[in-house]
Amino acid sequence: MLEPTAPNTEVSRSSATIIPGAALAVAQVFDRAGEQNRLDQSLHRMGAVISYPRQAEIFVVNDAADYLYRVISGIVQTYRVVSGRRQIGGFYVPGDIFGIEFSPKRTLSAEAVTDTKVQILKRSAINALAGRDAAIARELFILTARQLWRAQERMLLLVKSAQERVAGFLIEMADRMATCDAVELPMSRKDIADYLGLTIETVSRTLTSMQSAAVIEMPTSRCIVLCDRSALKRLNGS
Amino acid sequence: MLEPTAPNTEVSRSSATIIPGAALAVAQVFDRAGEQNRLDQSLHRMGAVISYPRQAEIFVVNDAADYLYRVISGIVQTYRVVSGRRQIGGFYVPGDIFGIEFSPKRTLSAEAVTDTKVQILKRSAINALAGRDAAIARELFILTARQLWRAQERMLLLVKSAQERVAGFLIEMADRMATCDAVELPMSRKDIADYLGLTIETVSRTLTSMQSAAVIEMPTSRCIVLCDRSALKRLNGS
DNA sequence: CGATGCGTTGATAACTTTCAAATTTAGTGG
DNA sequence: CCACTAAATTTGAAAGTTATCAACGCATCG
Repeated sequence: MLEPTAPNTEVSRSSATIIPGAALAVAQVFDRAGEQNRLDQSLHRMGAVISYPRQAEIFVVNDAADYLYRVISGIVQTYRVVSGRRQIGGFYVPGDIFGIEFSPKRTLSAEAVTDTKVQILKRSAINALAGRDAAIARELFILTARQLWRAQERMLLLVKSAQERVAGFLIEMADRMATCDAVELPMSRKDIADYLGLTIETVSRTLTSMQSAAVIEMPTSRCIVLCDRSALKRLNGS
Repeated sequence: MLEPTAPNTEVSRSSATIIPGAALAVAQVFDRAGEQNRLDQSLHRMGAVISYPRQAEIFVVNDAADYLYRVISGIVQTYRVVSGRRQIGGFYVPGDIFGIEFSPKRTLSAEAVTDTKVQILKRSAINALAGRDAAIARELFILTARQLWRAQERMLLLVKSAQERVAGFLIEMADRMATCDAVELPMSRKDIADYLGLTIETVSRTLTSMQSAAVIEMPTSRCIVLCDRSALKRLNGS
């Protein structure tokens, strides 16, 4: 696994390139709206930035969970392989923080889906910071609560039919990454299938049938246009 | 929905009956082991205790999420109904805390599976406490991280076969509630099915076939004896 | 004793996976 | 830039798994 002292490390001073999406989203829904985000402020000046090429391993199961990571650019996925099957823990887009663990060791692996830059944040430093500053500790809690909420949403997704899962996936991705109605999927069909607990064939067939039903269009296999969001939400079953 | 001022409310002074299972478990795996749990200490003197009869509603979706709850006795489940299907968010046993939300409104409902006593904890009070005391805020974070971890484990469960899910469920319940190898299930087949994203028939058939394979025994439908844990773990696929 | 709720069992239908092959896309070296 | 090769995606047919519909057994409770 790459260490923070790897040659491609560079100290983060150019905070202009850091997209504070996650923190902003939290601020939107939580308690005091005007309150600026102390955690986010602190993180900006905290960690080094590491670049990973496509498919590079960021950490693997059982590594020491000594760092949090914040995505600066690119896409990261966490995953776990159990008895041959790979389950994706989640996808992380710029602004998202990943690597939060309950235990001192990694329970998931993480890899770069595309070329990616991440900022690394020493867990001990964050803990120390949180110990001194209650506001930061509280924000750390909110951040985790948000990921918990997302995990719960996904549990609901995983018990549905293939069509509902794919529809839900497209809606989620559109919400998180889309500029308009077109979603540029950075991940392969295999990644999607593993995320949804389906096979690549089922994902492919479902997308094809949605295209036939004029709910989506696929100019290329990685680009999906959401023609009829209300139909998608109906398919999603909520 | 029942309010904390309901007639069956009683102030919690008899802290001897409160089982700090969740907090202890956290302490076991987290950083400094000797450190006593400030959150837990504070909670003991914080909230009133409410009793709910079997199947009573504790809160429902869209209620204001103004309280955290700590189970004192009995079993609670959170759930959500979406397009006819009910998905169980989780089961909570004595010592567990539930009702953590990212948003100010409930995204899940909660009901008592058995006759239950819960301690209620005002969210604003906890927030205030966390704002003053970084140690408490940090423990709140750890608590949430733990639930996140559990949610992730369950996502892995939900993509498996029926047999693997049921095996995983039995192992989880045995770990959380069993005195020895016998698990007294407090919930119905329907609850189990909704938790695992299966039907009651599939759950029933799977349990029957496990009994035929001498992996478990069922003296009654609610009591399950784990005869062969290693076989269960094999069926669980990990 | 009959009603009711819960759990089990059986038969069939629907859905998803698996295996196989065709087709498209992307990557590489000339 | 093109051609070639490898990888990714789509499509088809058959097999396997789970859901659905229906009936039955069993215990509890008035």
